[in-house]
Amino acid sequence: MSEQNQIPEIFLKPYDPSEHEKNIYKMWEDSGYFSPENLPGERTETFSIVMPPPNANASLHAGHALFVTVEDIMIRFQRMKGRKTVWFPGSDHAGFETQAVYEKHLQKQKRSRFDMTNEELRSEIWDFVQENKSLMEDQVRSLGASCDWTRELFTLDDRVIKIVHDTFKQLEEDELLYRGKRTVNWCPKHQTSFSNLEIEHEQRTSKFYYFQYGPFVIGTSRPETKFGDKYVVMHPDDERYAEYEHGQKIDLEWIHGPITATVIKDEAGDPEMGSGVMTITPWHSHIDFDIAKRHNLDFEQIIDWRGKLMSPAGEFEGMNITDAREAIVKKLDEKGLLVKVDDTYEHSVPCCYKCNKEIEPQIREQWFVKTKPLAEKAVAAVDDGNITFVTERDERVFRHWMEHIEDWPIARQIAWGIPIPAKVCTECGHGMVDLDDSITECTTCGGSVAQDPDTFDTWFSSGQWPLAVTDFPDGSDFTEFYPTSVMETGKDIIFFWVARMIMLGIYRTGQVPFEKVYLHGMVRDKKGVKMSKSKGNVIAPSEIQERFGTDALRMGLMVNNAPGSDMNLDPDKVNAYKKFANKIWNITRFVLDSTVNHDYTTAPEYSAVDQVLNSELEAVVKEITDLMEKDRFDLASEVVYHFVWDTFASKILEDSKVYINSEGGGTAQHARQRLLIAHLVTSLKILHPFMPFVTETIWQELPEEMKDQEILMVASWPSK
RNA sequence: GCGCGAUUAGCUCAGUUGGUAGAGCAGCUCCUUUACACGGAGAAGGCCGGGAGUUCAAGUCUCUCAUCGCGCACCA
Repeated sequence: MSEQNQIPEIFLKPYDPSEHEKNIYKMWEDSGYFSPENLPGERTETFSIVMPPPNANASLHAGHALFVTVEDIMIRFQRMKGRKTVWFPGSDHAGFETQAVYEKHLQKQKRSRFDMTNEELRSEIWDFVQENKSLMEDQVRSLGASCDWTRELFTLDDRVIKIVHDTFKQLEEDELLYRGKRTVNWCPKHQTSFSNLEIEHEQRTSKFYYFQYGPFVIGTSRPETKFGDKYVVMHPDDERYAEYEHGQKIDLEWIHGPITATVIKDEAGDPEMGSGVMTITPWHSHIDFDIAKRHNLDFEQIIDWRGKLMSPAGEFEGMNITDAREAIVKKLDEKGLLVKVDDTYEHSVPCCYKCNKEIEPQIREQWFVKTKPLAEKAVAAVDDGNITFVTERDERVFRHWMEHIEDWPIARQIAWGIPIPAKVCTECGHGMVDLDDSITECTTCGGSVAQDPDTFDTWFSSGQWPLAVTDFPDGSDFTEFYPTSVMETGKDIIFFWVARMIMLGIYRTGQVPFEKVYLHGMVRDKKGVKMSKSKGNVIAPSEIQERFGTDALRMGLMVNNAPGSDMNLDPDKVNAYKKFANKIWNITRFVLDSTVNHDYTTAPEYSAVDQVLNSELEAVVKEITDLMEKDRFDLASEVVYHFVWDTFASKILEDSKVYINSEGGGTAQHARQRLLIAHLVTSLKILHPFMPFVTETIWQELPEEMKDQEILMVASWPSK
């Protein structure tokens, strides 16, 4: 036996992922095949995915590992199928998220962002993000992502800002943008407003107070807002209060002495609730705001932006909300106005999703996007089949939200984001979009103007991400790859991101941004508990990769993980696929060992048994291909696993030993060798999207005669 | 309040159009036979949450009840 006919030495010891993964990735990246223009062969049909850009502020978590796995499987499959594939990577400045992370850093240094100018803060965060960005990119690489790094984009790159600014301007021209004094969800800690999506509702039991308010008894859970309450509201049909007229003035004794209250009859008053009578605080309540608008009532701010009581509170001015509450109740009690206290009142309280502190509704002049016209077109796109959802459930969820959508406040009072290109009149408050910094006086009143200090909601710019990465409107990628093929992301951001991309994509281009939506579920720990730092059950992908290898992690995340359903990441399961990687390794060793002298030039003469095995192989390939086409990677990966282990290794390989070991060779042995080679090559190919590293490592060691391409990543998907 | 999902082996979960119940882990009995002990052979384990219905046939479809979970909205 000559030297070059022996099997490669690396197969003499078990597969060690850490020895090969980095080199293999480098080979792929150096090959240029991540870029569509470099792919071998004639490719006409395109397949493109826009990567959900990971936050550039932290390490990857298990959710990232899942999306990289799913998208990489899609891309590798389509690449092998002969499509012109491109996967656009990116990184996200993640506005408020990143700023919140950075504020914690500042806190540790006993500093505060409120002592800094926006420019200083922005510059520090920029440096912080640049560091973490490359860390994040390396982790994406380590997961095997075959994305095109030459096309990488950061969400604060000029190209993105240009598109976002143009959209902003166009919305103004189309009268889909307005600046209005409206109730916003204000976080007193973070000093910014949020959209409804960014707040959480927490169930709490608190005290519900009943106070004598002239002839009425009013109920409230928030006595501290009641100083300015001079309107008393009831349902027009409430018989108990039929004697009172709408607009009637009533003199009564209140917190700071006698006041005159006005009766308002409004259908928002719920006769079933409390006494059926309430007073309203239009500045600090969505509902009250609406009532006040309907009846043209006065607005008065009671609580300041920091959550402290203001001058209407009299002697309570400057107190924070919780302290003031008890004090006010005490005073009303002393005045004999406290009727009773119900301390079993259950209600949900809006909280900041980040700090969990209570959200204080405030009126603030803000930019809003009118979303209804945009939403209608988005729903129409789904109706027309221009966008399909992989699961029906997601489509229903999407439709439901779209049909109940509200206008979108797009300004945030934070530094880390794209500044809003607008001027605001210092006298009348009028806002004007100003892309080229040319407006010097108010277009309404002629007053002086100032730069709007706010930045865009991250999701406003993220919503235009597919446009940015494809370089809308004139880029060649836009022409070639827009609409992209699939949007794959977490189901938790279907409203935040997916819905906004659809709306804004259609708005700017007239076309949907992607044809299909695949939403994955959440990754939880092995017991099914949501991972969180405070619970200490976070599983870092990098740790799993080190222990079991990236391929094993990918399989562990993929097998039996149905689209859209949550999954539990169990290290034991991942370990099973580590063993599987080694199994393939040893299958290869056996096949190479059994075919060292194989004559590739002679056509095999297959026996009847061989032919059955070959057709079974074809059938499995077909089954897997069909599942892949239907995005059922969870099932496809399981089928591959069982085919390779239970059929190929346990049966075919074992049965082959008698042929392989027989003396003298002959046509039966030759045919059997060819059959093993075909099975090996096909197995590596159909496994490649799921386990790219081990399959490519093996591929690089195979004799040239077995391969149709030097690199497995661009080899052709098996077919008849 | 509106909507959605789950309930299958001891544990964590699959089961694509209805056609003899599957995986990983744990556990049991053998096997250190030259591809692999990161292995092999074999066995065990499930009235597929309860009830009703459609069907020749239901884990799979319909209804209902129970328990758990999630989303959205509202809350004086």
